Amino acid sequence: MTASTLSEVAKLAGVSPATASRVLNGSARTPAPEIAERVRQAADTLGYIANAQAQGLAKARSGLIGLIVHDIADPYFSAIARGVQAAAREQHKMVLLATTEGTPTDERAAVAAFAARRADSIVIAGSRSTQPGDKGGNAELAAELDRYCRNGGKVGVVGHGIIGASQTDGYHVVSVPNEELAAELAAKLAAGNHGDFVIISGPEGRLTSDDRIRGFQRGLTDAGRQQAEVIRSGFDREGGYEAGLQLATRIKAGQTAGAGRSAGAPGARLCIFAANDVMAIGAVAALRSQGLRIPRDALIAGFDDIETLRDFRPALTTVSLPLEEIGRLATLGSSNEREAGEELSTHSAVTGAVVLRRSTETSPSA
Amino acid sequence: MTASTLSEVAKLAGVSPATASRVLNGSARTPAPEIAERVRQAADTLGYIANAQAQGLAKARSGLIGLIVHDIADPYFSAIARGVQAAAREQHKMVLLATTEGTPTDERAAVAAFAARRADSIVIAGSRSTQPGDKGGNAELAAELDRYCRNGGKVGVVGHGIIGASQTDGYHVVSVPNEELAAELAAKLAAGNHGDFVIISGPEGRLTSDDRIRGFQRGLTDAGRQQAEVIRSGFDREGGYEAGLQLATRIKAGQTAGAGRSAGAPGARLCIFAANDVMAIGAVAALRSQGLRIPRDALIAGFDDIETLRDFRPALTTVSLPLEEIGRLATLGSSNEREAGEELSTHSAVTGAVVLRRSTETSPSA
DNA sequence: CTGTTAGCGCTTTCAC
DNA sequence: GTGAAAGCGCTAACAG
Repeated sequence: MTASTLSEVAKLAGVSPATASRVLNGSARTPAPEIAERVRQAADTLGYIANAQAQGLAKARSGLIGLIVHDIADPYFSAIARGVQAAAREQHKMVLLATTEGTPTDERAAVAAFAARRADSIVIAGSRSTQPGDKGGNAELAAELDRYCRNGGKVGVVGHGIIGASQTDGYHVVSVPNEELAAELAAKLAAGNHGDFVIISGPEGRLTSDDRIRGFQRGLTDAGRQQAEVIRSGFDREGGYEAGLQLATRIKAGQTAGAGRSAGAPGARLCIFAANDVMAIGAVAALRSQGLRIPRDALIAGFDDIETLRDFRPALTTVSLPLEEIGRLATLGSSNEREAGEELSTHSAVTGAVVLRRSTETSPSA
Repeated sequence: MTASTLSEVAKLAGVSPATASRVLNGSARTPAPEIAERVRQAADTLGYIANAQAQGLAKARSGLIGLIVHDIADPYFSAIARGVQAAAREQHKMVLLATTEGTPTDERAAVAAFAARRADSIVIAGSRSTQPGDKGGNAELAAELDRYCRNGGKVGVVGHGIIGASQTDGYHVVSVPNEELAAELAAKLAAGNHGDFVIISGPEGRLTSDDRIRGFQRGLTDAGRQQAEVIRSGFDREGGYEAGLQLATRIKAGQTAGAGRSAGAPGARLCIFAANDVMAIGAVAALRSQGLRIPRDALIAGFDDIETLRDFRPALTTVSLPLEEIGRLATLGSSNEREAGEELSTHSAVTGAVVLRRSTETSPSA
């Protein structure tokens, strides 16, 4: 038993498939009301559901939006995904999901798959990487995306433009002021505490991570402070944990070796900047496992302001980003549902805000 | 400029479209190696990408798996989504995402949309509801799903079977022993503490929530304890927060009115069972906002063991569920990629485990 | 092993 | 306003 087709509906209603099509799916010409009703009735009794594949083939559009993330279970990406989903819904489109773990090769494959499905647009979240090993992959990704755009596709990118994209046409990038915000965070942190800073971040080449590092360092410099040491590990909870373990031994050594453990003396604590919230949480867990406490023994700040983590204690100082909005903008910006004449914008920007919380408080208590 | 087609490739290679199709996309018959190479070459220089819509139309299969969740940003669902995604990937399929906020009407629409796209299978996560207002919606959802199955679709359901499904054919349900696990949790909690129990849960009719309540109450009864009062609110963080606020005033009243505030006396504390982890987190936040501390002033347990929440302090007693695996099973179970003869299984089961952590510890400290 | 011939289900000029 | 016909890009018999 197979689903009923348009012609079956047409036959039942005693009209031509063309007419049936016109009433069931939007068209410039609207058939006579009386005919229309008859068709609708027929469609209803047959339980007709249009075959989107056939429609897509005929119209050369699919109503699909492809979304590429590293990991859908990562709260950063799932928040963006929610925004994309919401925007897609408004446009009566559906979202196709691909996860890539951040490897350019997989991203290229995802783009190709979306192109094969004739996705109307592609949203690519998650920073691209410039690690040496990814060079070839990045080039291929860029080539694939360029080709997709040349064939009429639109792509929305969050964070950075595509490395090596040979054109700007078809791209819409939602830029996130990672660097500026990180600088601002550094400034505020420097104002409130006298200890050293250390940065724990993702691997070198991870653009988002690198931007945040750069901004933070700049903020430090502007505040007349020394550059922070950078510890590289994974850009996720595990990476934060590992880095946290390293720091724990160091902190403990410093506490016993230094000017005596002055638990009450404010200002002497190490301040850790984790390049994102999940890393920060991992680091806190590691420190805690070594008997260290925040903010008593060290201060820590993250980035992103992940919603699920807001109830975490000590409350995490971080930079709040409108993740859902970012997803929306990337989707809307890469939509071809524009008014005629209205040019497809090539950029949109969001802004974030530094939020100081307990995890970087230097006063004894709240 | 439009993407190149199979016949263009064929022409360039000097063969028929049929042959080109055979080499480019799998087929039983394999053309001569020499010809094959020529075709591949042509495809390559043209940058040919098969049109999946056309393939789908011709083959009557789309290579798409539809996934329905309440909210992709909810960690419970995103964990399941990751499993679905992983399974889809293994089968070289893509996942189509739909979010519904749990309303049967939206779910019905999502199923119809998936059917229109000729999704090979649909995975529906998130408990259905039996609330009176949803009755009509549920019936329509069931009808839509039944129709989808009749047309050859497979559906994987996590948790419960579809309410009102008129057939079992095509459905695969991954059952989660919510009731049993909740009972087990209650038993363990009852063994370790003498205070009263209270349950905070989602609205009546939310199947998953109701199962957990029922199980918990049974566990209490089996342990010779009184039934717990049930406070209904949203099945999310906000719901937990609201319920927590209510409880806070009650707890504080009890502390001053009762046998004096015996902060150190174990066993007298109220034990809260939140029907899921996010609710529990919300409740903890509410209690904290009222100056109450866990486990000093009250004990609390959740359900799900959400990964992102594992670093939360006090560590949350909960029931660990293999969310990702659940997503996998629902996907695989509803896959039609089975060996011939191998029957499509109609059920699969997962198991969880009670994990006791700090949030329900009655001893003064760890 | 390869090419020819029909569609898959729908949209869309183009006549009527 | 409505129908007829062609075609979107590909696959699947069926012949050769």
